[in-house]
Amino acid sequence: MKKVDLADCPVCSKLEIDDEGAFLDDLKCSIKVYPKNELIIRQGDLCDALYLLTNGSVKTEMITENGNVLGIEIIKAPRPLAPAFVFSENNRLPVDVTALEEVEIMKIPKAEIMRLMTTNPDFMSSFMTHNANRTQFLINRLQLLSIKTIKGKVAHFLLEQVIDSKKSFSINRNQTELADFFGVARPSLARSLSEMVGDNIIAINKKEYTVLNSKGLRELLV
Amino acid sequence: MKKVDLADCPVCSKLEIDDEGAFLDDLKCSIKVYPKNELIIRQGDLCDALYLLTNGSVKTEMITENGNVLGIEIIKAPRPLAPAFVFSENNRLPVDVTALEEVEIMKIPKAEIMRLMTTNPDFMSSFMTHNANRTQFLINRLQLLSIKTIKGKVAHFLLEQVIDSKKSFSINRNQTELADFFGVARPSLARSLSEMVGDNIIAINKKEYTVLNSKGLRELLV
DNA sequence: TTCAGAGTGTAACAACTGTTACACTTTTAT
DNA sequence: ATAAAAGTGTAACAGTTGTTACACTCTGAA
Repeated sequence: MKKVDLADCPVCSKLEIDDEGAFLDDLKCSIKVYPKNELIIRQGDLCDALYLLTNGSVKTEMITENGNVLGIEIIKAPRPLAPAFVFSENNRLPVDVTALEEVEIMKIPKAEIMRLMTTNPDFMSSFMTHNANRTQFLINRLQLLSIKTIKGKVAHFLLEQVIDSKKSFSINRNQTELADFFGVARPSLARSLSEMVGDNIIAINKKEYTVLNSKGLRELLV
Repeated sequence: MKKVDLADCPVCSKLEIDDEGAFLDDLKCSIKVYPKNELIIRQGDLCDALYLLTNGSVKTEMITENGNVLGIEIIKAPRPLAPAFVFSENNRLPVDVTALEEVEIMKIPKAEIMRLMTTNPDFMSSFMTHNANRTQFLINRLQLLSIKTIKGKVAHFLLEQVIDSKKSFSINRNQTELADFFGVARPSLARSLSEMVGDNIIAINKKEYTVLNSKGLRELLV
């Protein structure tokens, strides 16, 4: 497991940690390691601390009432997990968190977070910004789910990945996970994808996706 | 327009305002009144301040890329509007906000919010809690949208309204707005509703909904 | 009161998606 | 290297939803 620098963490970067060891001692936090595929957090668990993913990567997903799985996101260290819920009134986590590889998680008590927030305005500010970005992410997720056709969802998703006109990129989800992410059935997604390939709108090679006809893609949104 | 007490506001209640007039002067905020049906905030507008709904009620909705409307929520004063986005990196508001009646909105500059956050831990705490609750709301919205059948969505929604075994309640949305809320077409929703009424699972009288067979409702979730 | 507009019920049809099933390929673990 | 597991492509069919269209009811304003 490679060492991750806390300075890269969106909420911890402003902590100006001179001596990370001393800081961590001071913080009264605990660190725990989970093996690959372990269920780290269960939907409904109480959230009385901030979970900081310090090493590895995890996926979060919701189990809906009808038993279906809705993939939410894939998180890479260093980043906090569901930071907003430390402060919620019903502080139960709404998602399952599963280790995608061996991961290390730091648990910081709520009281410590409160202390950091009040004593360190920079920490507070970046914590707020991070939460705001998470909200934006959820809104975007909402928008994706509200698109009614599968091809529309795929188009929305792929167009989002096109950065600086780079038409090729790799998606770190297999087809089953992608179907969960879109909230659709796997064979239905496969059908839509293969039709889009047949229409020369996109090309797929394993997890490498290429946009061949972005005008055509955009038309699928309508 | 009836007077609303800021003490009822989820984020302002902890401000311990002795003299509201003096407090507001001090806060360097501005107040604006909008007539019924006015579009107060446009999707994509920059958000450089905290908008506080001090009187009246508004609805928020997203216009999706395919031109469809996705209803998000109905907000009654006093409550902040999209508080999270003041701190986001891309601080553009993702929703349209429309006045449902004559409303009064207080605009508090970001700098003032920062000042309140750092000087008033109680304010900060309730601000955080409120944001967390909003996140929970969005997650719930996500869950609703991920349900694949319309009857399932209706069941989820109605079962949520059953509080303390009260099987009757009124929904403050008409059928068109409800369809937008679920992200489905209006005639499709009407069909599903009328089938559920025909099966004696629910009864509808104008905006008054009654759950007749909650076991049957729950089965629609599966 | 009356009329215009908004909201609702419903139908027929097309389009899309889910389900189930199975063969095939790729990856992973031993 | 090999078997087991995971992932993918595809087909047929049923089921659900969207679209469009129109008649009807209700509401609020003049």
